[in-house]
Amino acid sequence: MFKYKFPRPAVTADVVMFTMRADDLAVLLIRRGADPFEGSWALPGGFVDENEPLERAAARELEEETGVSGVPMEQLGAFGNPGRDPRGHTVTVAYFTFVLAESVRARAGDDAADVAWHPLRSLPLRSSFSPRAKPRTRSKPPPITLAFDHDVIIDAALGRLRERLDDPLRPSRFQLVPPRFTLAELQRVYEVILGRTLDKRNFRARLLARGLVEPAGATARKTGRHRPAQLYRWNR
Amino acid sequence: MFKYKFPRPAVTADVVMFTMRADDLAVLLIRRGADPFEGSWALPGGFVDENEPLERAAARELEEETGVSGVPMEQLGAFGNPGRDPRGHTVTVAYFTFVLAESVRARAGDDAADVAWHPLRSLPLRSSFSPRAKPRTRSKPPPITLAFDHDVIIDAALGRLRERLDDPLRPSRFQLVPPRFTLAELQRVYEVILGRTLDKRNFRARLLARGLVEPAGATARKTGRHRPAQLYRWNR
DNA sequence: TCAAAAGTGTTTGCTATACACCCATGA
DNA sequence: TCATGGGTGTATAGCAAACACTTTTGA
Repeated sequence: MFKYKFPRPAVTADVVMFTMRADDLAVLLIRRGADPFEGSWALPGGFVDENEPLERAAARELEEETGVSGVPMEQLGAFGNPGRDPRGHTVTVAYFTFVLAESVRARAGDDAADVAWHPLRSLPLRSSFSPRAKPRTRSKPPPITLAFDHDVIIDAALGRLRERLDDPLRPSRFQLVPPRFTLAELQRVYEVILGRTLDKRNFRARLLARGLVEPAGATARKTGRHRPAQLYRWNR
Repeated sequence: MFKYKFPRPAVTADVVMFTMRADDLAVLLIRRGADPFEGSWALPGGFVDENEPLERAAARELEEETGVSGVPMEQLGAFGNPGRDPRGHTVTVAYFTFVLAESVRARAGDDAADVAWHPLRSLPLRSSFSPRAKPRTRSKPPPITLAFDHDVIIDAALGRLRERLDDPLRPSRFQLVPPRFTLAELQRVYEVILGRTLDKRNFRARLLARGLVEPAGATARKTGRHRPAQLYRWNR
């Protein structure tokens, strides 16, 4: 038991981890196996330990629940509306990141009954998220319910992620693509995140004119019955 | 006494309130009259009450210590490094705002032994803050000490404030100038915050071309032995 | 008449955008 | 040979930046 003179809100850290999956922007959620919102999907996260830096708490919870570590995170902000946690006043500090889906070894554990990527289009969010001008017809997944105010947090994280990519002036801190990538791959990531199509020639011209990317050797990849694409890497 | 199964960090809310004062960017600080950092200067702020929304806590503390209320605030983020408060692990959620100095009726009270505006150039900050290309020669105030990690928070707030004004595309949420203002006044505010000079003709042309401001009647003000300036108001 | 700040246009270069066809490859 | 995605250049418009002199007023 820990005693204090004044009541204290609990403090948690949550992580919104985005990835690109099957041409959709997806976020990693865990299905809650415990008391509040049992059965609902929630962001990975949990209580901040005593004398634990906030970002470390977020990274720890992320690692415990998803196996992901070492990814750069950005703080999104604090969310502390009373009522967001039925157990009592809880302030959460949210972080967000973008990772390659392959780098995640999701594993259920602790309070998590299940871990899975969820396309944003399948989530009940306020933001009208329409990832492609030409959405590939696909059977829509059934709507799911999100725990706490995690819908609001995911919405805010999406907004910030878009801000970060709004000008492709400099490379993102996040790993949007593997170390070697085709420009078409990179463009697809931008398009899905920003929710609009980009002009292929303008996109390539900008990246090359500013020297952001450089051809990665004479290497090319063969992926279908069409011309193989040049591979690029980030410049410095 | 309040008891919890697990230790909890304390949660506070702090406010970085900027203003324009004597052609300098200034921030409002209170001199601490109580235990940790007694005698040092600190941001107005304090503990978040149970079931109190974070922004309301920030507004309440601001009102209690400065008499300012009803100003729009923006959340800067959460700061929770262990060691930032010698009393124990404390997470603070920082907000920032910009107000007209006249609107503040500063009054010492509670834990505050004194309340005063401090020019940023007199504070020990990391950011090389040089508000004017032509700094008016002025006797430098003696250096002061800041409590907690408030130097870091003020630095971050300055960065965000600058981001908000970086493109004068739309009017700020904050009250940078009185309801009626001259374009020179407005330009001076931008210059001081951004820390660089702006071209008078370009500045005016942009504001007018986009219809952000409009002349406030035929009114003019006479302030010296020179031509009086046209007054403007924000458009909508 | 002078000091002080107000006010006013044009040019130039960059950046964003729009736009359509040929190329290389494997099936 | 054909379907598929890879790859390329140019023209235009809008915006940002640089730049200097005249006007109005009160002392």
